[in-house]
Amino acid sequence: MEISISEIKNKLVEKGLKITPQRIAILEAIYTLNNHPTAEMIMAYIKESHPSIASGTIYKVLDTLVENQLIKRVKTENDVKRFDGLLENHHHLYCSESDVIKDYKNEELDRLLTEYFKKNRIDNFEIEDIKLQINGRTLKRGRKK
Amino acid sequence: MEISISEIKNKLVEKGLKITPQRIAILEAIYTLNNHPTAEMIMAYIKESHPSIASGTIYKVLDTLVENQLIKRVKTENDVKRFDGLLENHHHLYCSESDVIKDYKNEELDRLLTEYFKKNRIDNFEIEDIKLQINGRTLKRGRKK
DNA sequence: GTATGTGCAAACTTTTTGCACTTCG
DNA sequence: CGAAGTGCAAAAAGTTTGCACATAC
Repeated sequence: MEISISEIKNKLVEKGLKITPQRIAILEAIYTLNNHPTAEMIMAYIKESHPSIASGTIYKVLDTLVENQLIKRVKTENDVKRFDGLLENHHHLYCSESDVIKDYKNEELDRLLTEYFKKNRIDNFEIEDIKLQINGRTLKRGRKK
Repeated sequence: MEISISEIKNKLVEKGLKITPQRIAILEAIYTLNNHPTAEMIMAYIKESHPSIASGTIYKVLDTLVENQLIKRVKTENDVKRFDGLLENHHHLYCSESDVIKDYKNEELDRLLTEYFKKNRIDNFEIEDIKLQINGRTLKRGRKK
């Protein structure tokens, strides 16, 4: 997920957030570590370029970014927070063995789901978005697409 | 989710687990509190009938039950564990406002998904199961189906 | 009787909080 | 300059662990 510092700054400005080195570093970390990182992974990554950042700050910034919809929280069955910098609608492949989460995007699938739920409204529920949790195992060999 | 003590005992026996009052109470709590309870909710519920149960025991029993596939862990974006006593394939409605998780079952939808993934294999990934996270808001009024 | 499960309390991990200080605009 | 953000360290929340005792079979 390639992104430049100035694009990151733009994103912050668009949301009316102040630009700080910590926020830039955290967003950059999430885009670089595109493996749906935990707060801890973000911290470890940033500490190299930015050794004085406090873990409290990381959590506060992450909260701010989620509130302002610059990133999203990922649902997991582990009790640690993980974050996603990809905002477009997409689904997740969960590997039960390795805790790896990968993205899966497909328009046909999304069309299928949209049509289905157009026909089959759910009583007393207003859908905001629908994501697939595709649970399984990543295979060791074979060529990556 | 109606279930009798003897059915609960059967489930434990089938998995080769010893029958203990704590395990029975915890399974019963999960079936009764069918709102995908946290360990804490289970504890609170059980404490009434069973005031001496230890929280460590609750966690240990929950682990055992998950390992033996008598219950499942639910994916959430909160950092607390939640559990599900419904084992058949089903989907979840997540209400972002209230933290309520409801079940959603539909065969047509499952058929649609199965067909889609039969046609569209994912490289280097072996699917075990697919669940929808249907995110949105429960509406206040209207009749419950 | 023996393997297994439970209670308890201490420890651990992850996240949150409050407040003085700093920085952005 | 003032509002907003950060660092720090302490505390909270949630979960795990080890071990002595109790229980199921």
